[in-house]
Amino acid sequence: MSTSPARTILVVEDEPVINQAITDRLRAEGFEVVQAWDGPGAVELFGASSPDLVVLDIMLPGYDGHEVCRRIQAQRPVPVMMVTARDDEADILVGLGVGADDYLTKPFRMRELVARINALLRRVDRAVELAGSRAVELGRLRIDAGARRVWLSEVEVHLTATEFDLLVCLAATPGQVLTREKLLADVWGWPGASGTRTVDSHVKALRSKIGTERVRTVHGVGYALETI
Amino acid sequence: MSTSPARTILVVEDEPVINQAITDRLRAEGFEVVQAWDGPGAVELFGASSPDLVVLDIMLPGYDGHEVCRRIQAQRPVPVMMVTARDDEADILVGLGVGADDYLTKPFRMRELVARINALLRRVDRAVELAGSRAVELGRLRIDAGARRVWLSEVEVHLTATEFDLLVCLAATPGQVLTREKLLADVWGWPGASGTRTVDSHVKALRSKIGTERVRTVHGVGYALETI
DNA sequence: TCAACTCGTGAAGATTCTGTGCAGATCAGT
DNA sequence: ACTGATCTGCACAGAATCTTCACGAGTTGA
Repeated sequence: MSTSPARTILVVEDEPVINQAITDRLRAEGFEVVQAWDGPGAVELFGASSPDLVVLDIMLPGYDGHEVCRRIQAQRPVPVMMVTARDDEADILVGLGVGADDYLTKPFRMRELVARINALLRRVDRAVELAGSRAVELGRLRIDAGARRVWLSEVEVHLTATEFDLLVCLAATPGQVLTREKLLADVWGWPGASGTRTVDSHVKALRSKIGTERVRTVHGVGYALETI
Repeated sequence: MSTSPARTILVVEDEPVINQAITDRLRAEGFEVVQAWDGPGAVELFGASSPDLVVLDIMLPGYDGHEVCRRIQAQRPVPVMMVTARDDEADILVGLGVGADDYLTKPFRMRELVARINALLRRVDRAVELAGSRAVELGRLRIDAGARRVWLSEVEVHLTATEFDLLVCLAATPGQVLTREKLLADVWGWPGASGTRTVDSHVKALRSKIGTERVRTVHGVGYALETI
């Protein structure tokens, strides 16, 4: 992220002091920032500047934030961070319905705004990445069955063939316990087999790669995948 | 994409609010959308409207999403985007399993749905292009299936007939792992063949021409083309 | 608490798989 | 038929992976 080109953020806020404060902080964080002070200006600037994210105040002259949100989302999907004067439930619900992805209630800390913006951008990055493949997500774990690849919090993890098959078998019913016999049948194709430590060994190997806590041992029964 | 005729999408979802929300958004994205609210209606509309893609909720009145999927796939192969209520359940099996489907877990972001739909359609486009005569780009690799020519970063690479067929077979599903058996069946037309090093030899030759790193070995499974 | 049972672990040997060089077979064009 | 290009698949080495075993740690139920 340090070497990638700067993200552009459109800040839409009619209050000059707040607008400038947000802008300054985001620039300090390394973002490109363009500013708009009303609805029509926001929609126009959105088309002109192609921002990666929009910070949008609900209360605006011209038409309100929801309308702006609708219009820019109609142009192109973009993550929107709504800013509301009070935590009015209705406003928030409408905003989320119109396509806002997150919202913040005034007064807010700049640090929180920055943190949420970064989180939102990360989320979208992952969504775009995900769109390219047929991956399944379970907590921080992402499994692409076709490519036989696995990621843990964005970092790819190398699994052997057996480890991968074992994971997929467990992931097919997250949280559900599978007996060793069931696993030996489904993963190894040894129906009726038992009395071997083979499953345990591979569970150990799998745990060492995706985190011990993600495979729960159910004493006397078997193993289950945790969605964390 | 701007000049091509609009793609038609069939949205199958019994919840009116969600159905309409998806429909509205997809129409805003420029798709033609037809709506169905239950299994029988979906199957009938599928035949009548010839959609390019189906968005399908698992939970449906009549018969469930899997059944609908089976019936429409029986009529004509079509990309299906499944929507599941929660990511537990054996529903994930469908996502992990073989089918040509992608899936999404509720609640989902409209943007993500749109991104994945576009990705699915691109995948299909690519397969069609590969079968036809237009050139496809995969990372720095450009493949013109009609002319049977390949370029790597603008420089043409000479491939033998077998190498080319092998590349096209791998390129039809970039990133996806294909077994040697599958390759022997599809490229060599020897269904059921195995126990030979023929595939390996041609992979070696292909690698020497397009770069070793572009063909990923999946130990114990097969090979996959990387899009780099 | 204690015995009985179950599970985790590390290591080692066995097994399987892949990369590679090479040679004979096959093919296409002359 | 000749020649050069291509294809096939074997043999081998090295790498990767799998399985099993022994034993200590952990868990359960009486």
